[in-house]
Amino acid sequence: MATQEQLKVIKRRRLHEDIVEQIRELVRDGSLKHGDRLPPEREMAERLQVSRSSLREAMRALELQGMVASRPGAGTFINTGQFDAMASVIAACLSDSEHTVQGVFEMRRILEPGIASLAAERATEEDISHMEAALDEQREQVERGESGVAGDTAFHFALAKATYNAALLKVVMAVADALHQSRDRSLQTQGRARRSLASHKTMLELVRAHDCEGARQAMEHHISVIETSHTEVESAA
Amino acid sequence: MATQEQLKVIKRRRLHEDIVEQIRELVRDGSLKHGDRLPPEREMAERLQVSRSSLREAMRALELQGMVASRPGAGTFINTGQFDAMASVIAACLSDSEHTVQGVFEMRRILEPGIASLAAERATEEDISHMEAALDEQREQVERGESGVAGDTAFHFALAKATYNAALLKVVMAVADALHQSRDRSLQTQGRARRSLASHKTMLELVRAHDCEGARQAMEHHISVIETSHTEVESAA
DNA sequence: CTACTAAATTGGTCTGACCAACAGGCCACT
DNA sequence: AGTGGCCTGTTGGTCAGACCAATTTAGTAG
Repeated sequence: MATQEQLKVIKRRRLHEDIVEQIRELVRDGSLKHGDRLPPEREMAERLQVSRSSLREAMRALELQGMVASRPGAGTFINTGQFDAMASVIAACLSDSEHTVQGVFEMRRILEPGIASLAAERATEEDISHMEAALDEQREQVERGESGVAGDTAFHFALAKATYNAALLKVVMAVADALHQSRDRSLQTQGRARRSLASHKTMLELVRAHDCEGARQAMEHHISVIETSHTEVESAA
Repeated sequence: MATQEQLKVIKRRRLHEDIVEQIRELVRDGSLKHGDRLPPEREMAERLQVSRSSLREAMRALELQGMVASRPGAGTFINTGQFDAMASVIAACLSDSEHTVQGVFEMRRILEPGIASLAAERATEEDISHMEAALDEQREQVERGESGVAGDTAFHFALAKATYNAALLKVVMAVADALHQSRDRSLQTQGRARRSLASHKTMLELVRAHDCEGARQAMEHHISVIETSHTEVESAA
């Protein structure tokens, strides 16, 4: 029957889903802004004519999406722009089941050159100084004989921020998170750390010069170097 | 004071977070596989020595991450590989607050060429036939005078699947989801739909020939065309 | 063996309660 | 004026028990 394909699956509507949708809508249209405090759970439950259990399940969902944060004794607050929570949700999705580290790394290899290009196009003086700070941090760590992972992450974070693309930034943070969780060991060798530092320095200069294509190519080279040493470590283990 | 920076915030541990972590761990180490049924909520709550409310909050969190699905009367089932749910979570994160459609589109522009390249490298005969089917679907839709969005999406989905990178696939689906939610109108014109169809046909041939670089460039061109017509529509509205 | 029915199972929701953490006011002391 | 301790109401976190609705399963009539 041809009509059969037209039939839509009946969407089981559960209360907390409706509640989540309502709150999301209020945030979207600006009725609720960052930092605003929601009414207490009991009052809100009564106003929505649902039990506190259902309301709380909705709150957990919103909290998981980083849209809301609860503090005992204080209340529940709207929390847009809190990247950490959302990034870790995405990271959790990414690191599920069959996803190998290579898969996430592959995504990074695809994303980063484009990010470098956009950053070179849009970076302000402030962005560049952030990148410089990250570079300094990484340099200090490497000179102390540490791996410099923190500085490395900070640099890529600063770069992603300079694209002024929030969606991109979140995905990058999620990727970094997923790689971090998998105890990435590709930054552990001294030689690797120094090469990373040099690449970043080069890239910073290209961004400063707003050389999009140069930054893209530098990043492509940078990532391919990392990936090589990564597989080396993997196969050596 | 120098010591002030060393202080770490105390992480408030809540019950449902622990529960989520436990289940995730069981899935990770293979104790729970796709399709497995979890014990009933009441029994599970008793076994974990928590209330059903707390357990249910944990279940909502897992469900939101697409790791689990509940059916009244039947039970709760482990649900790995269910991309829809996870993709919509990521999409929800991406479509929050300040994310413009352009931002998500930009990410797509960065991702798709790399995906096309990987797909050209790894696509099997089966993948190619999937892409052909999607292409046929899109052709029929366009010939009927429709927009062909469904076929378009199916083609990009088949392409992403051919990369055999689950993380990548999820992000692509999330991006598609986010664009779909924002009622993307860039595929609505007849001329645009036909150009898209032609691009896809070319790309399919390049994938069939396993021409990575060719596929990448074709996709870059394809996306730039879409983006142009997209902004045209935007500014015309 | 089939088709229908009734009971058991299970997720979804509700109610009411208690605990612990926090904010804000008050007060003694410095 | 400022600091620190204390009290108290507010609020999120958790719990226990109950009922409803959807679904499965077993049983039963045909």
